[in-house]
Amino acid sequence: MSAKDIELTGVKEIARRANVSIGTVDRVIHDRKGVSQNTKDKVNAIIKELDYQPNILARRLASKKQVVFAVLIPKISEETNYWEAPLLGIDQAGAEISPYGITLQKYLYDVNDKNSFLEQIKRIDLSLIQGVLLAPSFIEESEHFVKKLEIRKIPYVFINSDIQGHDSLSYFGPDLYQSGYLSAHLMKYLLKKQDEILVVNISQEIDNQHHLLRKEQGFRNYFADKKLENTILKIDIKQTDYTYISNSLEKVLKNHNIAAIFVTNSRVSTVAKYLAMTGDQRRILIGFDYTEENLSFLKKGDIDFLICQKPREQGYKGLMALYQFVVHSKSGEKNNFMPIDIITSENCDFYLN
Amino acid sequence: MSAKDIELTGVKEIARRANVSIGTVDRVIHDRKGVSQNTKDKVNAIIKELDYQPNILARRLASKKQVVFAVLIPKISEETNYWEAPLLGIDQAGAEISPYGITLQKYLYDVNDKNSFLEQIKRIDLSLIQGVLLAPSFIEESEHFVKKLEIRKIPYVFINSDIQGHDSLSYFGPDLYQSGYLSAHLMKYLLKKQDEILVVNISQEIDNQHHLLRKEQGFRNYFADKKLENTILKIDIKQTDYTYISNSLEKVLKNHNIAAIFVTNSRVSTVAKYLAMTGDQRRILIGFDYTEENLSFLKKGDIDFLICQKPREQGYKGLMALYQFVVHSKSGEKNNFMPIDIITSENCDFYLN
DNA sequence: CTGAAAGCGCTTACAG
DNA sequence: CTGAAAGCGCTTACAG
Repeated sequence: MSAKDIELTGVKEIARRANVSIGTVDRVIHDRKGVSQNTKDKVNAIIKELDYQPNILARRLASKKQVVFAVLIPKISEETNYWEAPLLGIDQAGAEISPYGITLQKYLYDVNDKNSFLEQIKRIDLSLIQGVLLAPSFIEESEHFVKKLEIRKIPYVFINSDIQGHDSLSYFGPDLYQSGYLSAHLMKYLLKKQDEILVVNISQEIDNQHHLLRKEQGFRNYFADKKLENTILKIDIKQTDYTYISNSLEKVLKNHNIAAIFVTNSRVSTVAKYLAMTGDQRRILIGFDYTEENLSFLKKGDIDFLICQKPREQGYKGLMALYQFVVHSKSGEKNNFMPIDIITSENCDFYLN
Repeated sequence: MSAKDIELTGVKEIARRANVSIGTVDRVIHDRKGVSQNTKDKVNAIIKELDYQPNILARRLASKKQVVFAVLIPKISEETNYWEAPLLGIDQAGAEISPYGITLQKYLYDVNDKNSFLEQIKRIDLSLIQGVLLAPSFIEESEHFVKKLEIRKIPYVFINSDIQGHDSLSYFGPDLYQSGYLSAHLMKYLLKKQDEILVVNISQEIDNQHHLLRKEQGFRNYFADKKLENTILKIDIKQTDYTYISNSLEKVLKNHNIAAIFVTNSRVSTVAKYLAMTGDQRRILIGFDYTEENLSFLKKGDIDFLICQKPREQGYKGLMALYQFVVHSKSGEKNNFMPIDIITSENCDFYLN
């Protein structure tokens, strides 16, 4: 065996076998133009034969290429720190992939203000961006935006809520229907046959109603599927200040004998507050999200169960999916529904969202 | 500004500023001998001033060093596929860090056979190993083994269960007491004041009893803490075949009016099978672990709740902790308790363990 | 105790 | 259409 026969690694070995330079091998690997079909075939055959896997470390080291992702999600509001968690996940993923030349640009909008959403979109310079991670809180406006992305062939990933019928790379978020269904399942354990139930939707934004209605639907369908005969009442509360909410609650609770309450979003803390203040502890209360406010009521026993959907993980996995696709051309599942976690006063300290 | 003043990056810039060669900089960074205190101080000062962060990609590319970790966990048995999950997590972590030169050696033992544990330990050549990830199922034997590791200064991480009083790098696994406590909390919702409860421990191995007793203790203490007055009965079943178990169950259930059953491990499926066969569906049943068997009973409604502790994540995070410590000298928390997940027939399909 | 050189497996101009 | 060379930020012998 002469020295020439020694097995090299990677592009060098491919080049040696194909009798071309490593520059040419590189061109073939990246499908760059300027290679004759003949040598292209030859090189590709060898790549296949060797089952060549590029060394990603060397690739990154040698390449000066930078990749920029835009992140478009709500900012943390005074009302709720919910969006802290997705951001945490995004930053974590960002730190992990930054050695590979990925930079993040964050555009945080006010979830209660459609205009701030539009303003943030305006600030994004699409010519500098290789991918977008977004929470499409405002449906129409989001649709308009992603159409522009599609024209420029910029891939994007939805988190937290989905918009159907678009060419998103993927979705990471809850299966809303099923989380309502689960809530009903939990509630069933705690009810007697004749107990009355109250469903409470609290939201200023009509846009978000889709969200809530889907959960309500799941909740109701459970009772229908299981042929349970409990009466289900419902109120929609379209103001989010405490006075308004407590007045609304007072009215229903006075006139009905409600044994359990299901709040379709994180505002469950307001309902808990009302019940706590009126000394009303008999009622079962189930709601959503691992926010500070909710946690304190959970621990005091005013909230029985919280349903959570791994907000941190939505951000983390969403960004990772974008990275995998843009940098490694790998695409995973389109729909990625988060686990539906049940949080109680006894396991909440162990929850890592 | 002359050409000499141009800012370089990394070791080159440090070398330039310190007026030494990059070889010397490398020696200082890795604290290798053969550098005068004087230049060492000079270089270190500059490293600090620049807040130098080594490029880990370049480091790995240049270094031929290989790191080997031994993994010592139970193999999947016919009785339960529980250990499939931790192994999955370990393999996932292994794949992620293999570009950085990490290799795994797996040593799988039979959890029902102490000798197979000892045999696997014998197969490990400690002189070739830079770290160990282990599930210390057999306490005494594990203690003996980790003492040997400590003498050789080989770091190790426990998963699934912990042994106190040793110098492990960290532990990833359940807080057993708290998971029993949570089970009681769930059960409380489903009980009436006068209902009787049955605790069932099923296990051949005395060694595992610590495990189970800790959960039982948490379970009992919940009822004590909350001053609940339900009677709690208990049986220890020391054979794991179905006939034996069903006979044992039959005896208690016949003589008592049991409303709810708490099984302290994954054998809950056997109890479910018995209840299903006898057409006994009124009783609440809570147990542990996301195994195939358990899942099928959960979906059919024979099991009400399963408590799970992210077995995949235990393996994943345990190996990652070892990697962070050995390769990057970073150590995290010593005790890492997994989330205590509540699985029902409605959220089980979304569970990612 | 210190330095100069080669090399890890790629990419990137540049030259032809 | 193709090749030869330089370089990414490190580590590793080797020489002195």
